[in-house]
Amino acid sequence: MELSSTLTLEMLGEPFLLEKRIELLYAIEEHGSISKAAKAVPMSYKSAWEAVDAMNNLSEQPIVQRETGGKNGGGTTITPYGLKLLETYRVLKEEHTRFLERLSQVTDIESGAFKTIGRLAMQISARNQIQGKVESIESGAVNAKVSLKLKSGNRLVSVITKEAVENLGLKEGDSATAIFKSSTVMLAVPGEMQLSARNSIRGSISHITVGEVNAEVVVDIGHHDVLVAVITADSLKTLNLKEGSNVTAIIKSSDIMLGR
Amino acid sequence: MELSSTLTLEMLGEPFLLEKRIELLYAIEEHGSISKAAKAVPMSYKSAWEAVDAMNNLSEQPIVQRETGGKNGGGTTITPYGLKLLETYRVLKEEHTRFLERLSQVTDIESGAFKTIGRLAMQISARNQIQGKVESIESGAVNAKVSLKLKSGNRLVSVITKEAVENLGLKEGDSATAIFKSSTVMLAVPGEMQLSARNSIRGSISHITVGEVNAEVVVDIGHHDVLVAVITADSLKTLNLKEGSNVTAIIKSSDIMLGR
DNA sequence: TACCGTTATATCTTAAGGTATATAATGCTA
DNA sequence: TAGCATTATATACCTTAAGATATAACGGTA
Repeated sequence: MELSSTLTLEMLGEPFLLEKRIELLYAIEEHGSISKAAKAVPMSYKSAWEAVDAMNNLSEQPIVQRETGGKNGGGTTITPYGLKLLETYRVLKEEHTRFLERLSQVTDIESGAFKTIGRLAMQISARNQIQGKVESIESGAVNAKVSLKLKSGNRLVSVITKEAVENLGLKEGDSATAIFKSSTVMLAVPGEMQLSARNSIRGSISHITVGEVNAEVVVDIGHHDVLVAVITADSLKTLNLKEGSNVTAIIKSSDIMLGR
Repeated sequence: MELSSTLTLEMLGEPFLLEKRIELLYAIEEHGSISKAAKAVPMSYKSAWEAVDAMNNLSEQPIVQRETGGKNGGGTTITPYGLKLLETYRVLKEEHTRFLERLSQVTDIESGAFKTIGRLAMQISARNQIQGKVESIESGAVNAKVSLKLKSGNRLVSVITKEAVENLGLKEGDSATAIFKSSTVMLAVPGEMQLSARNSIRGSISHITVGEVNAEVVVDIGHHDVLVAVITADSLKTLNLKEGSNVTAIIKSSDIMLGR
């Protein structure tokens, strides 16, 4: 038994962007004409034309621009607004697909019971959510040490219970997300003493927001990976941190949760 | 612009359980006959019958039992297996609906950009995920103190950054989930000294799993809410904890993340 | 055996969608 | 400027699938 689902954007209760229409729009973008696009999808010219017409009528701004006659007899192009909508749909669809995959993995479809605790669709308050690939898993008696390789090349080691690893079904090579609160990130300037904490990642400060007591420091660790640390305003002074400074971010491995 | 989506279970590539059919099945359960159910939904008798037939043919075990002729002219009842499937669908549907709500909340539909960091569909390694209602939010300069009232009546206070509160769009009265690692839960026996930690919840131990170094203790705090703590096997002995013992679970408010 | 309420099946109706083809628009070319 | 080429636009007709309605089959009851 398998799960399947469609995703459609509605406008005033009318279906507006659905799977088939998206396909059509992409084909129009590629071929520059409704008739060619209809052939490519494939669908009848009539339905293609009606779909395009319906979309243009429902939308505030036109999605496609149609020209009849002219150089090559005319043609149809997608407006920038239309392209933006396509991108929106793509993003939503991707997230939706991910959700369905996860949902069917997590559900025992015969009984309807969730194999996992907790909800699936959740936003989490933690500012630091960094994706990586599972490099190794060392299982102890109760805990497991999971090493995550980030796309920036850095490694993050997380210690979670063995049971959690099983619950998530984590294997080497899987992609997973390291999750930790910004208040668990400590900052040090290079050249200081060694710490017992396993995770120390070098980067440069890209932004600092100073409050009365605490300061929020954004550390760029390369390849668009970013860490956020909240430290006391005092420490900020003591360490003499400024935007552009090189720092080492330190996170205790037991402070890192994993998600997938 | 609105998001909408259907959820259908497929069997061998064929649509098997879809929205309409689920409705029909519930109506059959209520009325005990296909014809009455068809009227109630409403749909034509033919499509109702065909739907039932298709489902029975696709399924390994029959979903409905049909009797023609007899006492009241016959009738149709749903088998226990069918009822289980209905329950499965209900659970999946609920999760799916939640996801869509969250997705449309979180997406700026004009630009397709996510207003939030991180994925939406994620399982998290943390064993402790407890739902509650936001009772109060006290915003400081950088951090915010969010008080969550659990259905067991207990309160959990979480300290997260003000920005995270805004990101989640948390307001008083919202339901939210407290998330924390089992290793951040400390246990104490009643009558000990006061601690600075804001969160202390009384409960009784419902299960203990002892490892070589660590032990996992499951604490029932009432109303089906459960906490999991991982403590050292030594502490277990020192505190003389057994199944059934009354304990106080202590969690630092800064160790609690929030999700919604 | 006549009757009843139901499942099961057959026949008819309707609406949606597809195919095909005609028409309109426009720049290009001779 | 008169076709010409090419595409959008519109319409007529056909096909098919879904839906509605009518009818048969069934098995118990009175």
